[in-house]
Amino acid sequence: MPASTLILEIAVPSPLYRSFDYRAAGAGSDQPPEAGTRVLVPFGRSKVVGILLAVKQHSDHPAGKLKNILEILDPEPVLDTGLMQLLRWTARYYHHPIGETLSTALPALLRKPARPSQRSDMVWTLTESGRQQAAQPPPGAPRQALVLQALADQPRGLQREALQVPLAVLKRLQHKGWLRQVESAPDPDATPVHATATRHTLTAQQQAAAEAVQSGFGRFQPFLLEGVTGSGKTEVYLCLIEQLLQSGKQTLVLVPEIGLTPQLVARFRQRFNVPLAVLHSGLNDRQRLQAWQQAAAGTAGLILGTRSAIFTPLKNPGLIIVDEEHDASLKQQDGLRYSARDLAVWRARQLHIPVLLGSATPSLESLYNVQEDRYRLLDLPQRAGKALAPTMRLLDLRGQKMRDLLSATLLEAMAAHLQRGGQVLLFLNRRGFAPVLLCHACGWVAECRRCDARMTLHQRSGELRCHHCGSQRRIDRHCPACGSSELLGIGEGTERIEQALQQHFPDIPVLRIDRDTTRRKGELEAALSAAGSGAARILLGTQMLAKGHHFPGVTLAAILDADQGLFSSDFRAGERMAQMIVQVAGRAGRAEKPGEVMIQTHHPDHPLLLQLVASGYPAFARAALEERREAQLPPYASMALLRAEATDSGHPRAFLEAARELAEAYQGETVQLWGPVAAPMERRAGRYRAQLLIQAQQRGELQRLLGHWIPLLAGIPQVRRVRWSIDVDPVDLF
DNA sequence: AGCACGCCGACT
DNA sequence: GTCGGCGTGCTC
Repeated sequence: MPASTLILEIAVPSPLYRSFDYRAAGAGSDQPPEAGTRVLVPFGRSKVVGILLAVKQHSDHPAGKLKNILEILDPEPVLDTGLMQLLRWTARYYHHPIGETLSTALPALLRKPARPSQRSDMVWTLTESGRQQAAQPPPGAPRQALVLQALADQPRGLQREALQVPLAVLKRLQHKGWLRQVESAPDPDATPVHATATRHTLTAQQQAAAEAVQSGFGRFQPFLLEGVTGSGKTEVYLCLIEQLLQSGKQTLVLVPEIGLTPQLVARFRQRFNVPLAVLHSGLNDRQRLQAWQQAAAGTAGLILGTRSAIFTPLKNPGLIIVDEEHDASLKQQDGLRYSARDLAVWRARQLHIPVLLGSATPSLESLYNVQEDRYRLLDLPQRAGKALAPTMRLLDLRGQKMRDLLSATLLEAMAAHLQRGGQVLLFLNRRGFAPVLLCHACGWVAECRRCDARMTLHQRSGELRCHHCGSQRRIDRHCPACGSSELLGIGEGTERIEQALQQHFPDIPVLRIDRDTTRRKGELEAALSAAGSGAARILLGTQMLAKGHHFPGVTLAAILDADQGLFSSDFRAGERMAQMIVQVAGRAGRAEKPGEVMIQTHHPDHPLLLQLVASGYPAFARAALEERREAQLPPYASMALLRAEATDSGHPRAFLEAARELAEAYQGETVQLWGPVAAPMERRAGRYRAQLLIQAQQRGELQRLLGHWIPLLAGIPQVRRVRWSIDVDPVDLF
């Protein structure tokens, strides 16, 4: 056989658990392409972009049925050897099709055959007359007004996608001469910023932590940096990054979704005199590709992004940092369900570099790895500077006369702190006005038509909204069941608390920060800056408020309702609850003002709360880990969850029953199957959901089962009637 | 997943 | 007589 008839093994973007062989068409005397190169191939009746996995001499597929490739799309592989290994491992471990795995790792522009052109994108900006119009927007055209306002403080312009209005609206404004379309200016994220790198002095503890990691440069070593809030973890990161930059090495920093704020980016940019590649959600495809290319070329010394950034190519890798490593958003919740934290450790091992996992409230998984001597613990037990640790106090709500989740004790404390010039932060993980709309006459409650869930009352917008599927409708004025007009909002959400606060403290500016008040671009930034500057005195919000932001003026933080989550059936609920409380508590007393933390509960005797308040998170976590060991739950066991959903209620169960039968054939002694059972909220967005849990004492045992089993699922007769997915190491069991 | 092929019902 | 329903099978 002549040497030119090489076989190319190609991963094709399809949900199939295998690759496809092609003939390398007259590649002439050229070298065959390398693995990781994109190739255009005919597939079925269409053409797709595949990734070359390997060059072979023989194919098991009948030679006559092999097709030729159409085109080699890259002169160099877009995925280097290391990334290819990482992704092949990822596909195997998470049991996801190789083609889709590779495809999710690539920037969107590289998934298409078109060579990305150098032309920049078009954005919309205001004309001079448009700028004048923005001051008094035209009445009766709310969307046009919105566009004018949004663009008023965006001199670089915005894309239509960012404005979130139909193209027609923009065309109308263009016709009026208020808007024009221009080429977007280069992204400032991509250009070096020259700032004076101020030398920061580290505390002795920060110094020790930094030195420990530094001494591990150049070889694989995972570190867990357990630093109480305010202990200055970021300062340690910055110090390490700086050293690596000086030796020409890159650092990859992964942060949770909500943690990647302009505040954080500004802090990094201010500190370093190098191009940053920031992979935030606001980037368009071209900017994303650009960041990827800068990382691959080594021109970006620092790559900062959320979980998908773990797949960024690195020319000169020096260190991977995973900040807030306990955060659930580091685990992808659809498609390829990978844990960016776990992949970071894998990739660091492969690259022979250290990986630093940081958190004030480490995951039990990471603490377990410390216990097993796999990770090295770096402790930052004290707050940096003169800041004092806040005192935590449980407020017993039982029998208290109160309205709107504000107990008398809390109101008094708030008044005292406000009087002394402090800011107050209130945390309630429930947005909207009230979680239930009830008919006082007959007991009817407003339910979602597509989910097994109640509608949340949003009073200000006059709507009922389902927080699970996003559907919304006008608030009923009369009960659809009995016609009564006595419809009551039962329970409290942030919107109601905001209203109550304005009544209790009429002269104090209250700022509510949740998904409803920060929906549009720039609103979160504005709110955070109002909170940080002290312009707002009472900060009220959901998780958004609790994660990662610095509010040095806050002296009192309160958790309005600690009861939800105490009695959940998810074995991780306690851990999450404790993390949430500690994160909120961390907002208080960061500067030199002593902080106070109040936790309102109807269960002041609950062991979780008692232990957390008495001994703090480290003691709580170690006790919780011991409980996991006794119950043989993760991290002392491995789990995977097979989910199925369909519009017909019987199909998911039938599919999972069949799947279970198949699994039983391969089931080792230590593998257990639980289910199938209906998901706790069985119907969501009109689809019925069920799940089957697989648990094993040994990771290898679980993997062996999955390896045999998953490929068989495609052969189950009901497979075409359901949508199914496998979740290895699930973080949300329900 | 797409996409075609392939046999059985209500319509121009 | 067709348009079209979704069952079945394939993709190098």
